[in-house]
Amino acid sequence: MNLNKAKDVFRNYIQEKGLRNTQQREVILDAFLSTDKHITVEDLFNVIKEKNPGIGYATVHRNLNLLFESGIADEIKIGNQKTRYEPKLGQTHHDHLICIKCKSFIEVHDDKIEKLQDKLAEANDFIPVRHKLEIYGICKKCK
Amino acid sequence: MNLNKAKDVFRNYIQEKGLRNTQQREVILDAFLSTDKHITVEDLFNVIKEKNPGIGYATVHRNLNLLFESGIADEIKIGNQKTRYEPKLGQTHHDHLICIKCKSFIEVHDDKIEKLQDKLAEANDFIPVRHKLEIYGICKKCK
DNA sequence: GATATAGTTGATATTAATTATCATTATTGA
DNA sequence: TCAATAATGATAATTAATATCAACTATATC
Repeated sequence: MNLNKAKDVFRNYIQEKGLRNTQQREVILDAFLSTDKHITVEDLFNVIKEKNPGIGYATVHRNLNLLFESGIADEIKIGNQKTRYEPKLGQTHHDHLICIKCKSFIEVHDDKIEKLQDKLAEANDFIPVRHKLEIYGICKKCK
Repeated sequence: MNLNKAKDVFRNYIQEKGLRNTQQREVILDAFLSTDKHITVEDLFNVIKEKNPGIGYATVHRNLNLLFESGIADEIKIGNQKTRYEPKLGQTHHDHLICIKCKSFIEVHDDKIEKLQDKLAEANDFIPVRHKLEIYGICKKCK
């Protein structure tokens, strides 16, 4: 999914749910899609605030939820850390290896695992929509 | 791991860390190991309170963390729900299929996935300790 | 057994992220 | 244009988890 595709997906989602396309929503959409990875509500709010001081924290928060619901954002919750969001653009889905010592995390992906997950869900009469795989352990640096 | 083994593991953990074996700790250990699955701090506190009204919420909370750290409890965090704990007794590790409609979840297990996860970690110079796999979707009943 | 050390407890306060509230404003469709 | 209603923004409320701290207690040492 590229940038414009992502915008379309979001706008369609808004329309289909009978919601409205506001200026704030567009600003937040743009800002979010051009951020670096793993941004928190607070991070995004601070970025937006510079050029759009009128937009409130609650609005950013609400719209990040919408971005997630629409499917163009991934939500990353690790432990008790604050929720992070990440645009789903070109890259494939990925999981995380999380270091229990330094709290850093790296992204990984394994097609075989993904396929087995789908099989596992099917075997239980379950329609998989999304998933979260976190492997906790000790990273290279902390060994 | 059976019940007595679990107790040993916990007591050893306590000792090795230079912690102390208190009456409250024993009560909480017993109560936890005899509960049903997926109990919250509040649940366990309420159970304990009946026979041991002197034990405080904070103590139950702290000790559930210890039970988790010692390895005899699994910690289950789903979305924004409160953390649940589960004794790791006879049963093998398992993951969860979580219904996004009715919020129920079922336990599943797949050895192949587990092994691939270990491989994936190794390939990244990462020592896996534990992991969490949650597959979100729609369950049988909610289809 | 007495004593010192330091971990534990229990009641409560604090923290911090998320969500709710609500008056005001803005968008959409008719 | 106008009515209906969603959205916003400031702030309050919620809530789980954690921190605080005086009193207590387990443990090791003498």
